[in-house]
Amino acid sequence: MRADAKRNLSKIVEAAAEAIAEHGAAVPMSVVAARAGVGVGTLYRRFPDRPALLAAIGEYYIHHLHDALTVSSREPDAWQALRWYVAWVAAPGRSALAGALVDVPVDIVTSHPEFARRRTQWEEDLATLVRRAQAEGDMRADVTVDDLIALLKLFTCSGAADDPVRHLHLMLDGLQTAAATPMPQ
Amino acid sequence: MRADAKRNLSKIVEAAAEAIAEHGAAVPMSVVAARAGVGVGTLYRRFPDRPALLAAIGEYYIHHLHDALTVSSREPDAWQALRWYVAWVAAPGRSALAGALVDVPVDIVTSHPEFARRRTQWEEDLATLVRRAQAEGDMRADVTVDDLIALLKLFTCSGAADDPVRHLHLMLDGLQTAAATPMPQ
DNA sequence: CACTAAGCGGAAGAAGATCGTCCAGTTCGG
DNA sequence: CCGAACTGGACGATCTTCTTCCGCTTAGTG
Repeated sequence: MRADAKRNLSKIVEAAAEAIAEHGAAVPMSVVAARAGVGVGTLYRRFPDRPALLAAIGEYYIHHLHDALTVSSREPDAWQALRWYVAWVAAPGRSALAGALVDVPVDIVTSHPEFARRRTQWEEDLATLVRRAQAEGDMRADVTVDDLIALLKLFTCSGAADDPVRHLHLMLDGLQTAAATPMPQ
Repeated sequence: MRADAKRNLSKIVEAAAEAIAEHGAAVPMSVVAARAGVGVGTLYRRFPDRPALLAAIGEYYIHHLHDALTVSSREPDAWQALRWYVAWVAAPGRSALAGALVDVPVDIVTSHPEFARRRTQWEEDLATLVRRAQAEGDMRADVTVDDLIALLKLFTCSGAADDPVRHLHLMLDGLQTAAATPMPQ
């Protein structure tokens, strides 16, 4: 592979992640190409179609998500760790990327076992952190890791909130032990 | 206006509200027509274009939103009233409609003063209810009506949550006085 | 009942967006 | 310096939705 081709490839991966984070997984290929500073032809030579691009970005960036979780899990206070991690994931410019990784189509997942393995590991580690926070008495016991992921996904739809960080923390407050209120009905 | 035409008009209004609630304000006109059981020609005869349809639905349905608020405001406990009302607004099949009403384009609003008046009144009444809940000590004082609306809007993006009612209540718990946690940084 | 005008449905063409291909021209690297 | 590798972006295909139009249907009147 020629040096310039290699350079363009990494520019494309970078740009695709940014573009997906900004516009969601359905971002036009031409936007990705423009952002990378290459023509669409170059983009299509590396990734024959959109699924191939999504799969590549997914494999590449699920690491980031998982690594950050591993780092924040070292914090002794599990609730603080969770709070920090959730804020990190839902930060502007990252939430849509994370959402896209969670929602990668099934056919792509099945054809990329390494991606599937990493993502499962990520979900399990997040569940472990949730259980720790609950065991330490800071997080209400009636909330599951699925609730957490569902609430996080709310923040991935663009244009929803002016101040996502503020609203994210308001939401997190609802998951604390002190906040527990019986569900009506 | 002929009797059958009148019948079709109300079927269209009904269907449009449902379709917008389900698919958002950008729902194809053909979907609205199909749902109403009429041809697209009939739809376009009543409403020359999409803005006309949105404006009509907006004028018609902002009443519902406001009336329900008026009713629930009679509840002596403001926090309970708010909780009830928010759950009502965000119920499946209604949240997207409410979101669409909040997000009606500016040009439509300016050309429909009656709609604008009603919507402003709705926002003011909601703010009053929030202030009451805060005065009664049930709702944290650092939350504004804009926060509430922003959080509600999160639920309007389709497919976000499997169990919106559950997640809505988790979120509401974060707005209680007991839940207040200092924002980081 | 018969007639007419209002109303109807949906085919069809316009408009816009994105996809994915292709090739003439450029650049790398031996 | 040469050829193979690579590039950009114009272009035709395809898909989606909008909107118009017109031949047929039907309500409602006399």
